[in-house]
Amino acid sequence: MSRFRPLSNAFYVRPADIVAPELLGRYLVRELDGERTVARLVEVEAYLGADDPASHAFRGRTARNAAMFLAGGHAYVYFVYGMHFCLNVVTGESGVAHAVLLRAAEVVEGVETAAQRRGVSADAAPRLLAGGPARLCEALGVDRAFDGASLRRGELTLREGEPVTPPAIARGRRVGVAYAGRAAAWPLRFAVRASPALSRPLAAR
DNA sequence: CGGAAGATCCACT
DNA sequence: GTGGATCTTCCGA
Repeated sequence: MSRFRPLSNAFYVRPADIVAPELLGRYLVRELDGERTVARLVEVEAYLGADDPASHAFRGRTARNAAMFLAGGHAYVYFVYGMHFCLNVVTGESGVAHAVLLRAAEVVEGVETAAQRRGVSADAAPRLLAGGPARLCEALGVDRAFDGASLRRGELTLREGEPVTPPAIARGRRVGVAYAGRAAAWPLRFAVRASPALSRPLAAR
C-alpha cells in the first residue's frame, strides 16, 4: 500500500464539499509498532466552517477546534460523548476551517490488528470493524495525539488509493446534526453505495 | 461557576 | 427501538 503516494497539498486546498467525495476509495494508512493497518474510505461528511451551523468552527476558534484552522492536509481529532474520538481531514487554506469527517472505512490490510484494537473477532462484519467515526478511530488507533498532525507524512497518512466515480457514490444528509437547523438537511454526506462497512443504511431514494 | 449537550456506540427489550 | 455510559467543552448567569 505504500506504493500509493500521499495525497498532494493541492488536493486538500479546496472546499470540503469538493474534497469529500474525492476522498472515497482513498487509503488511510496507520503505522504503529511496526504493524501497518490500511483502511479504504467509504463514507465521509463535509463541514463548511463559519458558513455551516453544524460545524464545530461555526462560532469561531476555540481551544478544541484550533486544528480546523490549520491549512488543508492536517488532522482534526476531537473527543465526544466522554469516550469516543472522531477524525477529520482539514481542507482549504489556513484559517478557513473546512473539514471532512471520516465516518467509515473498509480495513484492507492489518485486519487482525484492527480487530484486536476494536475488541471484536477478525471475521466480524466490516461495519463492526471501522463502520462509524469512532469505530474507525479505534480500529486504526487514532486518538488525540493526532490532533493537528499532518496527514502527508508520519504514522497516519492519507494516500492516493483508487478513487471512486460519481455513479458509485450516494449523497445524503449528515448524521447526528439535528441541532443545526436547516443545515441538517444539506446533502453533505457521501458514501460508496456498495460498501458493507457503512455506519448506517443510506436513505431510501 | 454550574449545567446542558454532544459530528457515538453498545447492550438489552 | 430505547436508554445508559462517561467527560469535555462551551455558554450563560
